[in-house]
Amino acid sequence: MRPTLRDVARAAGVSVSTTSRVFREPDRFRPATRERVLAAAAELGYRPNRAAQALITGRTGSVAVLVPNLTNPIFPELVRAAQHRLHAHGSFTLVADTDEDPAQEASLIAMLAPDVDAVITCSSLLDDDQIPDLAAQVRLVFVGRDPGPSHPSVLADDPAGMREVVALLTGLGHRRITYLAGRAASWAARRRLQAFTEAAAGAGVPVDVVDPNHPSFEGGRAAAEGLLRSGTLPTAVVAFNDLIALGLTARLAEAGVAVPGEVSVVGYDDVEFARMASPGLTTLAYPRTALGERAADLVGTAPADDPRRVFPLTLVERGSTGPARAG
Amino acid sequence: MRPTLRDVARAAGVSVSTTSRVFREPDRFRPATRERVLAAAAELGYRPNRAAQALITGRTGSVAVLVPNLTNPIFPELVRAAQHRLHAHGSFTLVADTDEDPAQEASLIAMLAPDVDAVITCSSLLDDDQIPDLAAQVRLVFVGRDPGPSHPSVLADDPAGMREVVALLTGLGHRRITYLAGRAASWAARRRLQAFTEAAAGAGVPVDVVDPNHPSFEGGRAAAEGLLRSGTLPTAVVAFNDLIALGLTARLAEAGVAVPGEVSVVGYDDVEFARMASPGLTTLAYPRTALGERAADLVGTAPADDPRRVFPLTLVERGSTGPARAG
DNA sequence: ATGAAAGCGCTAACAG
DNA sequence: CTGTTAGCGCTTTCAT
Repeated sequence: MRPTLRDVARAAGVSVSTTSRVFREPDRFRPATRERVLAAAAELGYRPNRAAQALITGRTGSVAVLVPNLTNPIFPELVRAAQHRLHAHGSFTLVADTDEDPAQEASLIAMLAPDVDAVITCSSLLDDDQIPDLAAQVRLVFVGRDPGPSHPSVLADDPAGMREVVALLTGLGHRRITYLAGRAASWAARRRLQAFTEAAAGAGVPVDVVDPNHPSFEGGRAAAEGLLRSGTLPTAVVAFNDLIALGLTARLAEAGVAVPGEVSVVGYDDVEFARMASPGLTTLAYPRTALGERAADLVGTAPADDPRRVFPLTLVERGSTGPARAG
Repeated sequence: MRPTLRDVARAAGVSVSTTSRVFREPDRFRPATRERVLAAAAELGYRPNRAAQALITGRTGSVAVLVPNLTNPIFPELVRAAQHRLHAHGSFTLVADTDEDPAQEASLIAMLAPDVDAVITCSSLLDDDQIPDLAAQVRLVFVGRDPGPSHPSVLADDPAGMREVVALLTGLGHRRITYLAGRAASWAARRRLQAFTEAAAGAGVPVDVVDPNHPSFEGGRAAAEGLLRSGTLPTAVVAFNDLIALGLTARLAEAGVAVPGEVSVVGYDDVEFARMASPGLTTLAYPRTALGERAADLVGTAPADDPRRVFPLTLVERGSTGPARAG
């Protein structure tokens, strides 16, 4: 039988309440008592029963992390970082996949609310107006979305990152850029598009926005298909994410279009594959580790301090970008 | 305030115990009572308090899934499948990463044991002799490892899969095959190697085993490097996993060695990248969904029935395999 | 500085 | 079929 607080108390010759408090406020006790209790606990291999603690304190010691799609290689890494940090804070991590469905996201949050201390939701697809209701049920921390100053959130610095991308491309002589967007329903995709558009406008570079049906490798291939068929190949393409960029590159290669010779390609995320592909993909590295860790830290934070943080993206230059071909 | 069983009981005009039992053994009640209770619960939006349930029943309604490395694309998919199934069974899923460290795996299991109903451990690196002790603390389900008939486990059918690979290759005229192994410390890697060796022996094909330092893209590159330097390029290579195979192919391509023209390459897993690479990688698709789901099912199963299951691998033929070059 | 006692929300004998 | 009662292991007033 697993030892309980009572067993420890008995072994240490003190009451249960003393034993309980020794763990919570050790300084309040005379060293002799404290040592005796701690020794007894160690001796017996005592571990508090979380269910009993949760029942009385209302805190469960678990935090849920919601991702739209665990299969997107960015998220496992983010989850991993959050989890390490949460573990350091003494919390367990529940991971759940929302299947990129706002309804499922909302219902998961509502369902988990009573049983977790907080929910970290990544690239949330929630409608703005569902947020207050859900946030009332459980502490919500947003990753990759800014739902306003009253909710804790961590973001990547898309505006700065996109300015770097545009600067790189204009420096290489590109005078017009095609942007392959993500889904319009996604806050993150809209933000990224806007950041890019503004950066380009700031540099005086005209932009063509193309909508791949799906932000995936296949979507990128399809987009390449469209570009190829249109007859007028851009000299530079910036994609919403690496998967799209990689799909585009693959299809271009099949069609005999040289990258970066004829078309330069830039991605976003820096997934492992971006390094492995040839040519390597130039991309904005998404600070997943920092975001995951910081999100975990925000869980325990007082809502008072400004709960929003922005992390820089890192431009990683590889072989997929080069001088613009003669127009 | 969240409604409790008492609130529901009061609203329905029955006792708490009746209320509690209506949820557990509905048939035992006269329809009138049952309906009244259920209606009251629905009306109030009652949800049982898991901590209280856990405190008394000893069952927490959570299951942990341990993976050696969430970053390996096979595992998120497996976790996802397990999680869906677990959710259908009414359980929450805790995911943890062992960092491919047996010590961490063991300590995680011990740490989680009191707070979960079961631990599903994938590609376990545990020593055989640590298993009994841990299995005594919590129900353990193994994925990708067979720790003997007394523990529930799910496996892929490596022997059959490897026979298919060998048959494909010999059919293409290959008369000698190089195998790039995984880590010797891993049960899964040893099993896969043995399955391959036996399949080759069965076909009368000699095998050269090469040990990449790491079962990764880089490891595959390094292996290619070695092969290149040795001066005698094999006509066919089978790798422990897709990442190795892809790294090998990439390095070979850089060196101007045609795949499959000069060397045929076969992987294992069928990660998304295997499809995206060019040429596409011929590989054995790992039945992650089936394994994840079945592992989840095994959690609630009586230990009596034979608790081991084997699932077929599917040979996916893509562009990386072709006729052997003239010897 | 320490102990006694109440009770968190629920389940499970035990009665009836 | 349904109600009464006694806790599960822990934290937290309230005393002392």
